[in-house]
Amino acid sequence: MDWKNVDTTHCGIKACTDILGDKWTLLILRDVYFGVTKFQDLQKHIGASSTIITQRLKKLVDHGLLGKSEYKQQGSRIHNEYILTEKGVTALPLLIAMAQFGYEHLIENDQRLSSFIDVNTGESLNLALVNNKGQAVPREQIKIVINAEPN
Amino acid sequence: MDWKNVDTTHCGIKACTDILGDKWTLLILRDVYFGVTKFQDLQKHIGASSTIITQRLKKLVDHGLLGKSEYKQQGSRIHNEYILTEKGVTALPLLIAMAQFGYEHLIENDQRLSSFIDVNTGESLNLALVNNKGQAVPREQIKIVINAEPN
DNA sequence: CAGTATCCCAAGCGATACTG
DNA sequence: CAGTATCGCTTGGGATACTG
Repeated sequence: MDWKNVDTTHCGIKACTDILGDKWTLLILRDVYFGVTKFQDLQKHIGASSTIITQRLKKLVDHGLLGKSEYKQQGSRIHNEYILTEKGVTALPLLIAMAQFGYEHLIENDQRLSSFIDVNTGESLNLALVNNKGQAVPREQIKIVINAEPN
Repeated sequence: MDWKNVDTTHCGIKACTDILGDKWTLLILRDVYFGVTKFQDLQKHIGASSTIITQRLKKLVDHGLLGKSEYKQQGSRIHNEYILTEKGVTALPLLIAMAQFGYEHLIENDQRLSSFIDVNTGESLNLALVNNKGQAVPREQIKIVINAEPN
């Protein structure tokens, strides 16, 4: 089946771009993953207007990737923070893929600001496609299959 | 080190969003991966105006993810097609991550339009973080490390 | 076919000010 | 602090027409 004839209304990649195919959304997600959880911190660190941060946070909460939680330090008043939901956590491979591509091809000096390591061994990890035994399959052995019927 | 104090000028994820953090660019990349290579086909299939397709193709070519190639069928005239470069191929995990997240969480019926399989065994593959032996590491064993100095 | 050029409306976004 | 409201510029992007 030819992909160009496939109706992509229910394409997972397209659905993903509709929610996450946006610079600001991706940067917020990155920051929350890396431990930045408060509105003000996000705004300062990302460097966008409060309008943008508000909109994108709302979108992420609406789609269930982030949850909003109020917490109160003793003596001070209520603060809000944004935390990853279960669903949000499953988007981690996307961030890792971006990091990997970015540092490999887009950043000249290879000083990586962040990395992903195995807590047991301390070695750094890479993204790969694995079979159901958890073993990586080499790229030349991977095939894309179009399952859809023509529309 | 606290991520919110890190200067993200040279962040790989940010660099990636600057090039690929855009709905149209991502959809073009998807289509080229899936075998759609001609301008007209891309435009029809993605459903954007020719202006957009032109701009985004140019961006992808400028950044070296796609190459432009002219080919000539006998008897007909010259056609153009866009093909993945080596660099473009390395962005595949990003597409796969999007597909995986999209089908898992965003598409209701789980009829996947595309999948990634091992050509030898025929089994379908999943994204994972692997150690240098190519073995997947369970998520709870993965840690994000911030390497940067404060700015 | 593979775009480019123009027109024009809509959306994105920053700046600033304001609110509970 | 955590936003919302408003303003106004700038960009995005569809429609249409045109070119080699």
